[in-house]
Amino acid sequence: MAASVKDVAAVAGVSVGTVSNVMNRPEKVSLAVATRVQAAIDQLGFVRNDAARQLRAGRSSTIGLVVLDVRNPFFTDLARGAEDRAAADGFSVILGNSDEKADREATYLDLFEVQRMHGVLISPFGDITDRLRKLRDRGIPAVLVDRTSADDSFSSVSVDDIAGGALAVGHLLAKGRRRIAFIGGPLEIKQVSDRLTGASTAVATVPGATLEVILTDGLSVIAGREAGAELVSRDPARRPDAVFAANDLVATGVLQALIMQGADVRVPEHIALIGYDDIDFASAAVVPLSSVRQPSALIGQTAVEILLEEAADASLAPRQIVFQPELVVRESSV
Amino acid sequence: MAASVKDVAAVAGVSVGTVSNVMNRPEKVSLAVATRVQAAIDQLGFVRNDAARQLRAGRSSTIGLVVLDVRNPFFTDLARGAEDRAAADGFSVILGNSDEKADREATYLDLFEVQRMHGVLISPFGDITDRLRKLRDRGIPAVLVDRTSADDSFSSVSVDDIAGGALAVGHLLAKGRRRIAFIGGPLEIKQVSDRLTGASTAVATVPGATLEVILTDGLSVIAGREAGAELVSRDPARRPDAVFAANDLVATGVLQALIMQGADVRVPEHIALIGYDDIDFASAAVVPLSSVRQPSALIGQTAVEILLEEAADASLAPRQIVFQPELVVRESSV
DNA sequence: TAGGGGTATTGAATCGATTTAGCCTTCGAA
DNA sequence: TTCGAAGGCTAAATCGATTCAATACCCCTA
Repeated sequence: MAASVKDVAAVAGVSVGTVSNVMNRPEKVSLAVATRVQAAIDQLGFVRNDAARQLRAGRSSTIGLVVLDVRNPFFTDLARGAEDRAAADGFSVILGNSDEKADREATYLDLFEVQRMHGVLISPFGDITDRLRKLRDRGIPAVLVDRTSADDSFSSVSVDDIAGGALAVGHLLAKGRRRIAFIGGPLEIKQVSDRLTGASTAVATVPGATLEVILTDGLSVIAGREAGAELVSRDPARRPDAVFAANDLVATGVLQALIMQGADVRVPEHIALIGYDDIDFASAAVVPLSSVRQPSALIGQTAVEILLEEAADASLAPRQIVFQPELVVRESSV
Repeated sequence: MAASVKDVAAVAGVSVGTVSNVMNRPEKVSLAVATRVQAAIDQLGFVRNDAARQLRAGRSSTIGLVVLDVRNPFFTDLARGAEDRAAADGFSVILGNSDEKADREATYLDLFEVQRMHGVLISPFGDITDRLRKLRDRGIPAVLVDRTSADDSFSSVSVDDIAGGALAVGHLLAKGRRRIAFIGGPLEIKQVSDRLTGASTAVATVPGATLEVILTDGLSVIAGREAGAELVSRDPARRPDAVFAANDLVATGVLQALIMQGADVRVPEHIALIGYDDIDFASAAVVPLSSVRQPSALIGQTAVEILLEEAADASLAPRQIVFQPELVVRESSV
């Protein structure tokens, strides 16, 4: 049905090898022949069959990316960075959403294995180094994103959440705040505990500054609103003068509670507020929300770069890249 | 490097054809041989090379899905529905995000074409029926999702936005509201104009009910807040008693403006509010937001079903499936 | 004019799984 | 005992692009 190189070769009056050369090594072909072949390609509407190409090449020119949550702008920006970097070298990226489910993650890795992907980028859920090792044995390298490898056996590109926590709280302290509250949880999430660790170290550098930890059982708007409502219900003297929320969803909930009709708390006058992740909603909140932004696209680009190098030379030693987050100051903490 | 059927056959002491039969038509193989082959597969860690399989089969067993915005829960839910339905028949779905950009959309379609996808699901940006026709000529069927085909030359699965608008406003009217305001825009977006059309027809059925149209230049929180602020600034007698926002982002903005500190408007007592799409934030708003939900997963499932049928029989006539949206009543419109 | 050094092109082998035609056994029926 | 059928398996062809050794051709020089 569809035209193949053989058909193109017949129409152009050349051999199939030449058709292939026109497409892949044009410098080896005379101009006259190249134009003749190109004309045949256009005339027949020839489109390469990637399965055949891949079979011969031994592996795909596609990179698989598995993220924990496609709805999260952090990951979509990361994906965009990865796609752009990959496209520059003629590679495609296909996106899988594990949705923090082990079986979905496994399904994607299986798919990537039968497809003989050029490599895999993954923000892992749970411990999958054994699985990734199997992939690597088959010649498919893997790079972790947004998380470091437990034993450094794989390259990773992540962000320093401890520094991010310190950055956020350092900013609040610099604005003169002294009674800081950290709202978030559970601490089993490494990102959360790292951010708290950073917050603690920042507070420790300023004499007289205190850090109150208000744990939530998740990182949702509702959880934030409950914590915020508790603050509102307190004697004003016992309220913190600044809140560092573990992410922007929690911060949004806190903000809702603080400025709801009837609450006599003003942001940032009475309580300064800063979140984490810089999601779209952060700037669209009633009081635009300060936040900590991660260089998502850069993470994706860098991860692809490392992946391509490892795909080209399997003997390279794993590298751990850690980027620094960036402070985004808006009205909520001025 | 990696084991192939040939290696498996050698270890099991059978021919390659038998190995293939064990995997694909186990009923044609004796139990003794099947177990021996399976043992060899396990021992060698054999994993099928999909490129070879695909080359032979003539097409992939993967379905491509291109959506306008992966961050939008509507599309991720749709994707989930599509994946589940496809998996039931042994197909995989790979997800592309066009982000409402024609070049990204085209890139994905090119990729799907060289990969000889089994079929394509797409929420199109702009008019791409010619491009899809080319794909179909190559044996790759396409089904439109969330949008109907201009000339009915392709199957489509969508939601009745006119009915959705009527549903939302009908609900407000049933609650006794009479001065309805529609907030949203631009009307060039078909979904927006359809929802407005539905709203108008609903209002027309109730004597004395009026519909005020407040156009915005986009469907963002900010746009909603500006429109909401304008309502707050009005003489209370001139305010509507209910607002139908074109989507939940706009509704969220309106809500922010109405209940901000200092505003003397209560929701839903003074102004009832309903949005559209039922995004996560809708239920997490300060006042949980009523909304109109689309059967996203069902759309994805149905689209895959139609696609598989068309892939099996290219002569099938295109079908247009239209689902009805569903009302989700929360506090904002009680 | 023969030989040498390029360059352009060809044609066959190759990748790995599937499929089909056909071979060999076995078993039941005539 | 023989024939036929059915079941179980093998061997070879096939899909389409790439690659590489071999060939053809051209131009220049000795």
